[in-house]
Amino acid sequence: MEYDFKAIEQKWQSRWAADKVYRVEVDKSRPKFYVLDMFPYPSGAGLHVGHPLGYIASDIYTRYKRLKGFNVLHPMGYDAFGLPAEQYAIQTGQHPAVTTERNIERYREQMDKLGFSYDWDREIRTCDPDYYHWTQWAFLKMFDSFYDYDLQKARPIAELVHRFEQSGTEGVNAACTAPMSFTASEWGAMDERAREEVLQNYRLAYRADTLVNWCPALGTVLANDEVKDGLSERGGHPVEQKRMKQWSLRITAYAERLLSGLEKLQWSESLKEIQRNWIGRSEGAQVFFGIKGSDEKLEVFTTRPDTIFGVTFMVLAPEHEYVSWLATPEYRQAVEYYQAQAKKRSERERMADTKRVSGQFTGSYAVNPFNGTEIPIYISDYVLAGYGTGAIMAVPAHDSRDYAFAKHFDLPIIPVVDGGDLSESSYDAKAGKMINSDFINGLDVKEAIPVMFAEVEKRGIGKRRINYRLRDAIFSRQRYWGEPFPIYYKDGIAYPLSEDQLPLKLPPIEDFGPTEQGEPPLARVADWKTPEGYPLETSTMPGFAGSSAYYLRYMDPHNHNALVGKTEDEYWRNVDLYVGGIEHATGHLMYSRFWNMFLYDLGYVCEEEPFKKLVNQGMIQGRSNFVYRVVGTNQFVSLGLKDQYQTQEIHVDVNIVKNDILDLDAFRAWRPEFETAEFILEDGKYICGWAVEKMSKSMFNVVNPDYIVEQYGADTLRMYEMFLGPLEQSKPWDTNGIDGVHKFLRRFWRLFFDRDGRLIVTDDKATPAELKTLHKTIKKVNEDVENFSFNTSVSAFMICLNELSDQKCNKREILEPLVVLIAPFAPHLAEELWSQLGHPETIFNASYPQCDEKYLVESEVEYPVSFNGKVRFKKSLPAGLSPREIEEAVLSDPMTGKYLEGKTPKKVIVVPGKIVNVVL
RNA sequence: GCUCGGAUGGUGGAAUAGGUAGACACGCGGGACUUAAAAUCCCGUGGGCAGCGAUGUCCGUACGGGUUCGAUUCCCGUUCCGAGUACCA
Repeated sequence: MEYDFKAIEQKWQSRWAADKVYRVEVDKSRPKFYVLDMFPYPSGAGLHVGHPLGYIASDIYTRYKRLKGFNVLHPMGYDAFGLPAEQYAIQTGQHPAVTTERNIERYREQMDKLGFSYDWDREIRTCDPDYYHWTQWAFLKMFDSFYDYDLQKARPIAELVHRFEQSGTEGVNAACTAPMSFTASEWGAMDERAREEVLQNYRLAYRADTLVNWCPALGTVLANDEVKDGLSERGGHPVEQKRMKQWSLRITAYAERLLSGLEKLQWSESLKEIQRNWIGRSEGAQVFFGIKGSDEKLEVFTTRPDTIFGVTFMVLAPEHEYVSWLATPEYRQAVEYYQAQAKKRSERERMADTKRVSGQFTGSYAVNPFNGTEIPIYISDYVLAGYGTGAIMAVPAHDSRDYAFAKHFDLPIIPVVDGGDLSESSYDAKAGKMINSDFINGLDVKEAIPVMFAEVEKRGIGKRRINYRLRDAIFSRQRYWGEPFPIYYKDGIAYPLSEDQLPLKLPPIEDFGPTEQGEPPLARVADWKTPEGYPLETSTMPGFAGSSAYYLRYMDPHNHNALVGKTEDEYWRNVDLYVGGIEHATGHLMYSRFWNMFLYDLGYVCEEEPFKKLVNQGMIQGRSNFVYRVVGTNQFVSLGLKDQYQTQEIHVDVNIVKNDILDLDAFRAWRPEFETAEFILEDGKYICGWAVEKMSKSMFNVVNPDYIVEQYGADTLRMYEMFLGPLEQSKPWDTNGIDGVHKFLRRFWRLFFDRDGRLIVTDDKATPAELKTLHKTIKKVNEDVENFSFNTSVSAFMICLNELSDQKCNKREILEPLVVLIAPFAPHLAEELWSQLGHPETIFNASYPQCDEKYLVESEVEYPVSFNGKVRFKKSLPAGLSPREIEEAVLSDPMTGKYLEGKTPKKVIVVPGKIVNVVL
C-alpha cells in the first residue's frame, strides 16, 4: 500500500474537527503560549500558494510547543471591514456583508485543507457587531481620556476637568493639539460648547480641523500609512492635502513609549528600525525670533542651534497662520498668489519636483535673538506646515535645502562651521570648529550644540524640545463598510453614546456610493439618529480600528461584559509569537501597540506590549515563464535560439510548463490565437525563459494551493513551503522542486509498511549507529524549530531518512520518536502512523523527543590535516584525545613527514574535533 | 539623498565565537528493473588542467585591498540588487 495522502488527510482533518482536538481553555496547571497569525483580509481572489507560508510556520511552532507541554492558544479570524469589499459593492451593487461572507467561506475551506490546528471556536470577525462592540468601546474610552505627560500615562478626562476647575491650565502637562492657557475662573465662565472645544484639544480620540490626506477617487480621507508616494495604497489614486474636520487618535502622545518600548521586544532589527524612523524622534530646540515692527515672536524648531549666527533668512510654510499679516501690502498679492499655487499642487506633484526651488518674500523681517540682525522672511513649500512649528531659521551654509534656496534668491551665505567648500554645496556635516559665531567661536560643533541649548534657555528665548515625525492617526473614513462611531451631535457638539448603547450597529443600506454632496453613505440613512432624535456621526472607522486589539478578544471571544475577562487576560497575557508580513510595520503594528498601551494605562490589560516576539515571513514571489514569438508571425522560438530572431517576449501560464519545457499541445489549446502556433525547437524541446516576479494573474504565474494539495497533499505542501528557504526571506515559488519533498514522505511511509500495506516495524533493539542518527536528528530539529529555521529541519529529516534507509532500519525504538518529531511538519501523516503503531490517542498528546547526547559520542574522529592552512590529508584518531595527544599523533604520522620536507614546524594548531593545522 | 538588509554551482539553498565551501533538494547526464511507460533504485554532477584509471593539481562564496597559519565568515573601500523613508529643519 502506497502513501495515500488523500485518504489520510481527509480522515484526520474530519476527526480533529469532530473531536475538537485543538480547543484550548485556561489551564493554570500548564504554562501558556500564545501563537498568533496576522488575520487575513478575505479578498475575493482567494489564497495563492504564498499566503499560507506564515500560517504553516506558526502551525508548526504551535504543534511543537504543544508537544513540549505548553497550553497553546492558536486562533484565527478575519479582518473583514475595509475598502476593497466596499469598492466591489459600489461596482456590483452586492452588499459587502454578502461578498465578505462568501470570501470567508472560501478562505476557511482553503485553510482547512492545510491541516491547521486553530481553535475555531474562538474565531472572530471584525464586522461582527459582537466584536466591534469592543472596538467602539475602546474608542469611547479614548474619547474619555487624556494623556498626562507627568505620569506618562492616559487618565480619565474627568481628572483634567477637575484640575481645570481647581487651577485652570496651571501645572497641567498633557498631550494636546495646540497649547492652551486659561485660569480656573475663565474655565468656569465658559459655556458647554467652549468647554467641549477645550477638551477636544486634549482627548485621546478627538475631532479637529486638521490637514488630512484626501483621496477624491475613493471619496475618503486616509491615514499616513495608507498613502505611498502620494498615491492611495488601495487602488493607487492621487491623494491631496486638505483641511477637514476629522476624528483622530492622539498616538503622538505615546511617541516616546512606542520608541523606547521597542528595546524590550524580540523583533527583527530591521522592523524596529522602520518603526524608529516612522516615529522620527529628533532632539532640538524651539527658538523664538523677534519680528521687526511687531510684538509677536516667530517660533522655529532647530536641531542645529550652533548655526544660529549663520541664519540669513527665515522660511514659513505657505499655510503658516502668520503669513496673512506678515505679508506687507507691497507683497500681499504675490504672497497670496504663491499660497494659492501651493494649495493647488497635489502631494504627488510636490514630491515629483523637490528639486525645483520656489518661494516668495513676504516683505517682513525677523530679528535674530543673538545678534539682532534683521533677516528677511520668505514663504516656501519646502517648509512643511505639519512638522515642528511650520517655520524654520535658514542656514544656507550648512543645510542643502536652505543653500539651494539662497542660491536661487541670491541671499547671503555665511559659513559658521569651518571645513567645508561652499562654492558648490552646503557643508551639512556635524564636524568642525565654529567660526563667525561670537562666543562659541573655536568650539567643535559637538561641543557647541549643548552650549547653545543651554544658552537659549538661559536667555529665555526658547526651550529644548523633542520633536517627532509621527502624526496623529486620522480615524474617520467617509465610507460605509466600517465600524460606526458611537457619537451623536447636539447643537454641533459631539457626545458619546453610553456604554449600554453599544454595539451601535451598522444599518443596512442599498446604495454604497458617496452622496452628491460628497457626504458618507450613512448620511443617506434617514433614521441614523439616536432614540432622542439626535444625528449620529456618519463617517465610519478605518480598517486598522478592528485589527488593533483583536489578539485580546481571542483570549475571551464570547465575553459579553468586557473586551477580555480578567482571568483570561492574566493567564494568556500577550502574544508570545506573532507571525505576519512586514508591510504592517508602520500601520497595524504601530496602532496595536498604541491601543494596547492605552488599555494598559487604564488597567484593562496587564501587559504594556502586545507582541513579545515577532517573525516576518518573506513574500513568496512568482516564477514566470516566457515564450518568444518571432515578430509579425505565429512562430515561437526556443530560448537558446531566440537571439537569431527579432522576438517578442510573452508570459505563458506556468501550469503548462514543466522544468521550463513547454507543453506544446497545451500551449496551442491555451488560447485561440495560439491554435496555429509553430515552434522552432532545440533538441526537440521548446525551452521557456523565466523570471522572478510578483505572483499575479496578469503574469500567469499564480499557483493555487488547492491544486498542490490535490496533487501532492497538504503535508507535502507544508514541508515544501518550509524547505523553500529561510522563513524571513523572499523567495520564488517553483512547483518543480516539490517532487523532492513528496518523494521524501513516500519513502518515509515505506519505512513502516511493505508493498501490501503490512506494518513492518519490529521491536528489535536499535544499533548504536541507528540511535546516533535518531538523536542527531532530534537535536538538530529541536534547535532549528526554536530558531525558526524550518528549511534546515526539513533537510535534517531527509538526511535522517537517507541514513536509516542505508541501515535498512525499521525498528520501533527509532521510528516511533521520529514520528513525533515530524508531527508538527506533517501532522496528518504522523497521526496516521501513530495510530497504526497502536496508539489510540492523538499524537499531539505525546511528548516531544529529547536528544540524549550519550548516543552522539564519536568513537573516531577524522581530522583534516593542513599545512599553512591548506588541507593535505586526513587522519583518523580515537575520540576524546587531548589537543596535545592529537598533535603528537599527527606529527608522528609518516604523511606529515612528507609534507614537512625536513623542516621543523613553527607551531601546531589543534581545534579539537575539527582540524589540525601545521604552521611551517 | 538618508537608513537598513543582501550578493555562494544551471536553480532553491547549507555551512559563520574564523577551521575540509557547496549539506539537503531540484534540474541535468548515465545505468538497473520493465514489452513499454509511470513508479522505484543505483552512480555522476562548481570550473580548468594532467591521467585509460584510481587520482593529482590549480582556480573558485559580487569586485579590490587588509588582518590571520588559515577568511563565505572579521575590518576598509567599490559595484550591483532589494526594502523602508522622503523637502522632518
